[in-house]
Amino acid sequence: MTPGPLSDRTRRVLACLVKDYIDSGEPVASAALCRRAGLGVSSATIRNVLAQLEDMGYVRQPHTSAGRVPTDLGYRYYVDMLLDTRRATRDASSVEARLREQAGAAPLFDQLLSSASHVLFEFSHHVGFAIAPSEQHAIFQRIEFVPLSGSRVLVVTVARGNHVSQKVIDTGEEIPPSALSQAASYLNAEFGGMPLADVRDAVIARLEQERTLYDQLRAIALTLARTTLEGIETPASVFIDGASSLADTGDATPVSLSTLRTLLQMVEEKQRLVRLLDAYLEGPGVAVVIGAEHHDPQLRGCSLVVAAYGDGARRGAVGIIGPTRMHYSRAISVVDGAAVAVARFLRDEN
Amino acid sequence: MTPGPLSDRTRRVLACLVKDYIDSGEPVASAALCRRAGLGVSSATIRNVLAQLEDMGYVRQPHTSAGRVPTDLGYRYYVDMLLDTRRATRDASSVEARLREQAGAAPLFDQLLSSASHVLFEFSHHVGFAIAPSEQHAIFQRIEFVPLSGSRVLVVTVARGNHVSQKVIDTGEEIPPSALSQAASYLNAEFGGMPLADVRDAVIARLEQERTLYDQLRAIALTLARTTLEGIETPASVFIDGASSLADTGDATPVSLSTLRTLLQMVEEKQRLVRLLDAYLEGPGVAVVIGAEHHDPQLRGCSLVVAAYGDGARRGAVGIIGPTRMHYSRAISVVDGAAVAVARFLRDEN
DNA sequence: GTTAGCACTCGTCAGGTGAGACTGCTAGAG
DNA sequence: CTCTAGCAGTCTCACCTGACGAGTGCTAAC
Repeated sequence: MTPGPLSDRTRRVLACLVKDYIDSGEPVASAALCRRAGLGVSSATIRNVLAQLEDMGYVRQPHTSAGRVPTDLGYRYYVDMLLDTRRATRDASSVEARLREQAGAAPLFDQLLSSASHVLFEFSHHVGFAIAPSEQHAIFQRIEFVPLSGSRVLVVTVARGNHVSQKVIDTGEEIPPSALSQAASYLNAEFGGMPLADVRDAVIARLEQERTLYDQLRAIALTLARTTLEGIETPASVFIDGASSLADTGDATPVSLSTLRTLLQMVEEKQRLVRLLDAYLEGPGVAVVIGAEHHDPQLRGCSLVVAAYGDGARRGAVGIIGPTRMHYSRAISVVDGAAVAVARFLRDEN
Repeated sequence: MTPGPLSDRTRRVLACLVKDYIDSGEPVASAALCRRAGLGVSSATIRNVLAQLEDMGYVRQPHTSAGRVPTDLGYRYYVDMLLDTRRATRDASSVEARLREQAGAAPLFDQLLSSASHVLFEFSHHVGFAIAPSEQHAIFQRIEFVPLSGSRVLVVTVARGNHVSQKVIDTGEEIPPSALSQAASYLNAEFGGMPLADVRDAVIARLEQERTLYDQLRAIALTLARTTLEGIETPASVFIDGASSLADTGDATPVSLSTLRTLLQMVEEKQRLVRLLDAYLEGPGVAVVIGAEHHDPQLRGCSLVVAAYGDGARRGAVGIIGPTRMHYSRAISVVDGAAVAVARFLRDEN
């Protein structure tokens, strides 16, 4: 019951048990630990230690005469230990190399994130994802209007870091191409270099200020810009790869069918993932959410390893989702590596 | 053994059996058919009929003292029957209404297809998909160049039917924005209204013809156009929705885990789906591929209902994928409805 | 505090049994 | 010649059983 500090031996037994279980997927017996753990004590002593650990809630027995299996709390202890030791030894290099290879020399930001999710999947064999920062704080570089049929216009916005986004708006009346391109030039000259949210506010302010706009061109440009920037808070694009790993039939079903369903739904309705992460992403570095620690009861039974990249208001996230029984050590270093690589890319591009 | 024409009674028994099995998912007994089929004969007679049907390969018994289950051949017979009767009674209206509601009044082509896959999923509760026609035959309407950082340029191409596609190219040297927009104007004026493949050929021809281009602007424009149109054969965008339905735990596992994996992989590596369909899509109307009729052995155990839309060279497809035990009648009318709706949209937009 | 040894518990597996579900067959009726 | 009633046969499923083995908890001795 007492969650007090564990003795060194107890810690080592727990760590070894978790590691063994992650590798084998089968309850770990005291005899096996005795052999593997390398501290010179007999299985009987280990059994006493295990009984303690069970009292404290770190391990449990599937049934009376089975070995021990880590609980979520046990995983948590193990992971915290890892996070402490790992902090120094980042081996991001191979992840970063693969990411550069995958994404090409100078990709669009979306391509980079898509590649990141793919690389995370490749390295971890679990579902990998990458989430873009909210567009609000992106630095406006350029806008372009492409006329479509009727009164519709395709708006292409480019922000720093090759962050391209597009949107279709309906202008109500047909605007000649020449007017569109002049409007674009005006906006590019006027607002280039500002954060998108500020551009939006500035546009609205000007429209308010000068009720009657004598300059027809400026009126068109500002109105177009306002419509374009209206929905700027909402999206945050999400990239996911490796959903097929959920059906991996390695040994037994790694996650329950209902959990699988929830995850697949998340793959489709990507914004759910964003909402999920908002709750967990605070500090820097890698965060791990294990099994029952999830708020959503459907997600107990799977773990989330996630790291934020970028700074201040312009933060995104990369990570992986897999069964609670995953190779945390590898997962953590891979996710960490990916976050560092994406952050570096952002810095270099600016 | 003889696949000869079935007697009216035999047909009705088979149809009733398939329908019952699709509804219940359990082997159908002679007594149940006797009750449901409504032809005034006893279960013993039904049993004789069933023995015949089994000889001919339309049904089988999971084990000696179980009811009958349709084979793929049985489903095939049932579906062919449906296709015959259904041809007249298209009730596309509700599908089309939902599609218009979902996609909005005048969507981009991609949005339309994305909505179509979603609506197919909604109506059938199976995986819905929509595939765009190859870009080659799209009618070129407009091109626009947006400068990115360094020597990279974002190219936005608009084809008829609000078919927008984009691509990043590296020009090697930085080109000033004004030159880019002039190049775009030149290309728009010169090639508007031609099929993209023809535009590509024309561009290449001109570059060949006039080795030394005195007009700097034309040189830039043509070179940009060539690079842009290089990879025009490859893509064919694919939209898929409802993968989570694969994990539906309605009754037992509807598809095997390995089939599920194959399908999930197909969801990720979408081009596989395109290759799959190329083999089946020939005539007009709805095509159904059932279980073992698939070439890919991994896909036995699931069925594909698909219909082409559009005409001639400019054909795409919509459809659904689900377990062999699916509501074919509904599936067929829904897929048919979606194909008709998408085709109508294409026609209206042109 | 540690260890050896032993009794005990519990899940798993193979084998066996009874009930229930349907069929195939056969003999007889229409 | 077609249909039907009835019955024996066969198979699955659920349940129980006992032997086995894995692994523990406990205790007494070091």
